[in-house]
Amino acid sequence: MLGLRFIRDNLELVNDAMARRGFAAPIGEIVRLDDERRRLLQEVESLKAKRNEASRQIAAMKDRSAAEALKAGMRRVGERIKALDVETAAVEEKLNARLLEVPNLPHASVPIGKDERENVVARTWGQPRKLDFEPLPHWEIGERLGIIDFERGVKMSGTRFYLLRGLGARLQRALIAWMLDLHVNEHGYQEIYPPFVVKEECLVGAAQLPKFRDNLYHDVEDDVWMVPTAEVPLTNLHRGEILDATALPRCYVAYTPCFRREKMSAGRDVRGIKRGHQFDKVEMYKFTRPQDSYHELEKLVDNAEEVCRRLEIAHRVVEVCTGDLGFSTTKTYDVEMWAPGCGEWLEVSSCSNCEEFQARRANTRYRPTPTARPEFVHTLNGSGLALPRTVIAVLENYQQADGSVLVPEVLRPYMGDVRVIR
RNA sequence: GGGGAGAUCGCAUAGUUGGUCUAGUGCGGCCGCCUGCUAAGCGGUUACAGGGGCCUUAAACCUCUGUCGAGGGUUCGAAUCCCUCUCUCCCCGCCA
Repeated sequence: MLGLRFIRDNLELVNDAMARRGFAAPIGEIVRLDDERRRLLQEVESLKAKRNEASRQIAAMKDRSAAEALKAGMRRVGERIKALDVETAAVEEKLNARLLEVPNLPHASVPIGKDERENVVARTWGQPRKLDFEPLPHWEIGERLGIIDFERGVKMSGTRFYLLRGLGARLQRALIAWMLDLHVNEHGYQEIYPPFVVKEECLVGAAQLPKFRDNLYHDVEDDVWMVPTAEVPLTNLHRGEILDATALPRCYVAYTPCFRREKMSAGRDVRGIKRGHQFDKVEMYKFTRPQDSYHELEKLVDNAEEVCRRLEIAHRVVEVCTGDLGFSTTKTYDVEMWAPGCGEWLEVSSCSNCEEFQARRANTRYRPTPTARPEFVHTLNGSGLALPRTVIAVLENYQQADGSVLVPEVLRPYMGDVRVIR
């Protein structure tokens, strides 16, 4: 969420930013509602000051009849105040609803473009693997090896569900444990095991609500929501807190399953495990001082790339253009691994700076100096990495002519030294 | 699920016959003084948000309003009285 005063004072800049996103934000309505709100506040607050003064006088009065007269007058003032309070609340509610619909401002360095076709490749690591046989897509590898079972997943849970079996399940678990260890031991993150179910205010804090309601699983009985990403609980880890500046940046990493009920278009990513209603992810998250956030973003991307490098899988980093930028983010890098079987670059991580957009919603601040007023922190998030797609990349890059799959070196200690899945 | 207790300015607490509570005190924090250094001591200060004023802007400053878990009610006036909700703790039940 953008600050109301910021919008008021930087109208042109905000309108320009929305244009770069190609987003029709209700800025005009926000300004109009804010004018209305301030007009009401001025009136009601001066009436309240008057009432408080009168109450002080009544308390001090000896003359009862004069007091009664004053009270009678204040009764009318009280009614007017009540009416204005109701009106103000209605305007503020509307204003707040509009504010929640406004996306973040793209950073000046973000390439301008309409959609993902105009994203810019920043760098590529490694050569896309050339196999001396016809590479299979992972769904064929998985089914032949009996490690991915689509049919039974659908039987139990419906379309877009699958199950992993044997060394397939083990491979995913190994990746999770290895990635967590890497980020904790070498990149300075603290591991968090968060709840997988959260209250509505957490979704609002992470800016999943109100905009992405349709994509979320919601339990109506208890009015709780299943997390679509660990970013949600992590954003709310310090909800309402004022952090100590010396403790920043705070870097967290969490493994969670992710639940998304998006109605997926038929024919798009329907094959394999690339896109499902449930998937696992290791997520990195940072709370930083404003002046550090862009530097921390670069480190975040590098941490994600390090996973790819150690798996020795070719990948590239893409700068997401203004038109493709996520709702909450000012700047995003996607990390994509090459998957020779399906012949595409797979998005395995998306690393973003949200600046104070989420911090404002979740009310997470820090004190720059011991005496300074609290300011919003900047928050960043990045996958480190998304599991099913990393599994895809491993299966397709490490497949062999005989249909077996080599286990990447770094994962073997996590796989009981199994070298080959066959 | 049943029963009981509680929620106050970073922490700990005072405040419940409604009116100098513009919420007191202690600890902690900050500023200053003192002192070879440190500690102690002394004095001051110390919540958050919003509106208005001042100003080229911001900070600072002045002023007003709101916030004593949340929402609502009674009243000229609510931390204080009434209702609803949330959360925490304890006991019982159930449970991996």
